[in-house]
Amino acid sequence: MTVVQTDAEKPRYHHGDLRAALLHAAEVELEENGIEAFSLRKVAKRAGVSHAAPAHHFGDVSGLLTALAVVGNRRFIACMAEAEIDATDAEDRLVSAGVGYTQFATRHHALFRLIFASDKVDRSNQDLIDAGRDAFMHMADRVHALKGKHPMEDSAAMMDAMAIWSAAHGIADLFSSGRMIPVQSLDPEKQTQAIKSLMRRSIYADQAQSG
Amino acid sequence: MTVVQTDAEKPRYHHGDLRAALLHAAEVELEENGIEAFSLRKVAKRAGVSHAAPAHHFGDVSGLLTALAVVGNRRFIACMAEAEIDATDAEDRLVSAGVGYTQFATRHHALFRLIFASDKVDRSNQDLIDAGRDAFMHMADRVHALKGKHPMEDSAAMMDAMAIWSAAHGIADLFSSGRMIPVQSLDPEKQTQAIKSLMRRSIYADQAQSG
DNA sequence: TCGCTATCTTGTCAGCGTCAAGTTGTAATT
DNA sequence: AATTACAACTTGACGCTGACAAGATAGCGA
Repeated sequence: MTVVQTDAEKPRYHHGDLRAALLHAAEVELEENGIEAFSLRKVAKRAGVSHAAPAHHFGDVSGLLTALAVVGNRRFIACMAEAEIDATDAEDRLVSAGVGYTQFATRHHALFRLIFASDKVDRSNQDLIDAGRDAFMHMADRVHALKGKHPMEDSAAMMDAMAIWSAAHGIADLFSSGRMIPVQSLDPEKQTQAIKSLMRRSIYADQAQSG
Repeated sequence: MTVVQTDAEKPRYHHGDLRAALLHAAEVELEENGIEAFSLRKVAKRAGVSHAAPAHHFGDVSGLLTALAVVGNRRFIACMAEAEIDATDAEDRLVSAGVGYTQFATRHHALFRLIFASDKVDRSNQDLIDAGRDAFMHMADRVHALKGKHPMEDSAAMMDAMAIWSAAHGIADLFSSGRMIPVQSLDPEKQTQAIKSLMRRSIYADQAQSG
């Protein structure tokens, strides 16, 4: 007969699910301290294990951060999807994806930088490559729905996707690092409208272009 | 009567222009090792001084990197200006500025990340704020020349500037981190054409927009 | 010529990532 | 039920890091 007890009750030599606990602790540490003050030992301390425990599950700091970037990418996609739920048509869905892109960059800024601008993650990791492609595919599918052609099958649609992705990424990066002052000085409601307006430009830009 | 001798001939206790030498060494270190492997002690060793010498001129690592970000911003502006020299009209000048933006991000990737995505620089530093504004003003002036209204004096022109800046920044960031595969698989000549095409979209996007 | 002070060195500290070796728990085998 | 093998985790050590304190040096004004 076993006694019911939560995992956190008494520290055990074998944690049970240390890998997940370390990933969670790492994410909290990342959000609190930023990527450049990130430390394996602080993560271990937060998870209540010895300083060398993470090595067993992730090898080194790059392994942990790479794994975190993979789950971060999933959260990123979910953030775009959540922003789209009230969208009424294909255009609105793509515009809202850009808003979600920016929201993720702003609310999870360290994670955003980890995914897009950190040397500490292993870019050759297959899981990370797949996760990054999933994120791109999310936008590509929205472009497909709007333009009728899928970027992966039509080069013009791919250029559309590149333009829209670049715009969304630029907006997200500049906004989340506090550089888009003329927009960020507006009240929240108008900020979203401004971001949507910027996104719409990138979507229909091909119609205005001469060559 | 003083004897002519180069600075590098014999090591002296007082360097003469250690501040500049450290900045140069820091830039080389940054380009070689990336921002996250950057080390004050390696910079000092490269400049041929003791490990604590940089502290006197820059305080701490943040001080050195902030100063480096300031000179990097000047180089950034110069890179845009250089890309514009063959431009024939206002449109071409703005498009070429975007190309220069991307070239800087690609050729000086660590410096680009230092300027736009590093926690290690002091964002409240006035010199850095001024340098960042100079870089924005460079693009804003090009927008003024093309649209007839200056972003700082006209809110519609400011939205134009935001859209164009976001596009340029997004292109530069994605391209320089190797993420814009459909473009980067082209030969160099066509890469530039593709970037110009993406830039032109952002410039004339306002004409296509409904609301 | 004599200090004064900015400049640079040396020494030290705690924190860091990583490796090696030891300890503990678990599960499979007999 | 005892043994064995292995996975999970700890402990200790190493060199490297940024920062600080204290000492050495040199240029410069009085």
